[in-house]
Amino acid sequence: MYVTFDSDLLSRAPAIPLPGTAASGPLRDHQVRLKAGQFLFHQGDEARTIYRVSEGVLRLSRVTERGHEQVIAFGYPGDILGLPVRGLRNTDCDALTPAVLTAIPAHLPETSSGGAAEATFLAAAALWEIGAMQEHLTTLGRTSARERVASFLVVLMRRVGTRDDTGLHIELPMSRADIAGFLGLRTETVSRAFTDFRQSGLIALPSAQHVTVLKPEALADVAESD
Amino acid sequence: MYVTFDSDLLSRAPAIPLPGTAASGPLRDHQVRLKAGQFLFHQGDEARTIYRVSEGVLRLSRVTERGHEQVIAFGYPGDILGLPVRGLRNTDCDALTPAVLTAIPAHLPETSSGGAAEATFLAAAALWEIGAMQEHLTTLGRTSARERVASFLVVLMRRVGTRDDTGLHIELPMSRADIAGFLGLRTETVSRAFTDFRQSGLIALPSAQHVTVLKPEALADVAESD
DNA sequence: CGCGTCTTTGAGAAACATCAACAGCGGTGG
DNA sequence: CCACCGCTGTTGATGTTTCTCAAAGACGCG
Repeated sequence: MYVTFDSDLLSRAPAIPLPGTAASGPLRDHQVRLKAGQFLFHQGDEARTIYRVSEGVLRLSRVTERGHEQVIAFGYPGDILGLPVRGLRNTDCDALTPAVLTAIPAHLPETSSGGAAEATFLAAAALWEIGAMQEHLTTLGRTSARERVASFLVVLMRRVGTRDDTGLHIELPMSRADIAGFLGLRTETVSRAFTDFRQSGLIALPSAQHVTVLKPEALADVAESD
Repeated sequence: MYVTFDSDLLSRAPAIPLPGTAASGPLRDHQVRLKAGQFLFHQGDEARTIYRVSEGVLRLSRVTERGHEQVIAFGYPGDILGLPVRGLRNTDCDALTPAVLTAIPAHLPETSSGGAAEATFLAAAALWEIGAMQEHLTTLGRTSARERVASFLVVLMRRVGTRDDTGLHIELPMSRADIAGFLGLRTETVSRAFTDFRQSGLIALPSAQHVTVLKPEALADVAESD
């Protein structure tokens, strides 16, 4: 008796409890505030803490030798960011909107002693991240641009979509170039996919950063079609 | 000692020590042997242990609704397989060659108490895996088929390539379809990339499963060109 | 040796990238 | 408050790449 992964992985916000210091007082002291465009860390920085997003949206990216930017992930509230690989940040991270984050100590103890709660938390967060990345890999494995864009929208719709009397809304704080970099496409192709969905009646685009999903099921069909 | 690792991620075999039960006796009891084609686990299985590959090559894959197979990773000796997501296997895993694996207990304790060594090990393995997956994401973000195939060959070359007096050899126990599924391409496209490299003098193909790298630097250049 | 499977090759169609120009929007300064 | 300017996003036309469909060759296995 288990649920299909797709659905569960998409709503991961409150899944991982913070390390067992719940009684140690408010975490205000460890909060970080970022303005849009500010960097939280850079690739190669030494990593002693990780972050949980409280508010805002962040972008994790890597830059190849020739300057091509690959977007690894977007960080939404509830997400854990900055998991260290060999003790170092593995990506750049900057804020797409004003953001508030909670810093969590997360250095792996050299000895196996001590920090059991931390290690457990780290492991849980990392395993969660792996699941999300595998989902993303599956998305990138799909060859069609429309499928990738539709999949992207469906994920956002389920995670951060808001429904009111006018429809199901998604805000897109990232640029088309960011979306393209995330999906392995070009900005023009992403734009054309949006236009295609709009002309097909699947979505409306009140503005470039605001998507109204008119036919969620149809959009999901596009995303999951072979 | 010939290899120069661009990234430490490529030589991850001996990086993560087993949990702190080194004195608890030989691990023979926990070894698993698989024949080629046998499954180690399936997506959705409950996961109480993880595995470290001792010998052989395994394939981790997921199957979409419509039967399209996405290969998530290949498991080579030293790799950790089967990290649980929400306590369940997130992929299928089957052996491409006869394989020997060591089972490692790795259930995250519900309470934060106990299993500090296990949690630390799990966290280290998971973080390592994240780094590897981010590398792969960067590869998939590249648009060109030849770049992806070249990148794939370079990674294998550095991890499992063997040099003798006749050249630098790579065995490919996986099919072209597996490689295609891993890189988000079609088998024909993968085959054409191999042919292209062969005609360009970068590699030789004594058989479909045996690659001899003639110009490693040139191949790496193809892999990392924008 | 025959057979099925995997790989390679070919020709054609479709998709995406590229190059280029325009529109829309927000911000700035007059 | 409005005009201007720059940036992002959109649209169009063209070229390249890859996918698709098809068939022949190579290889391993019984």
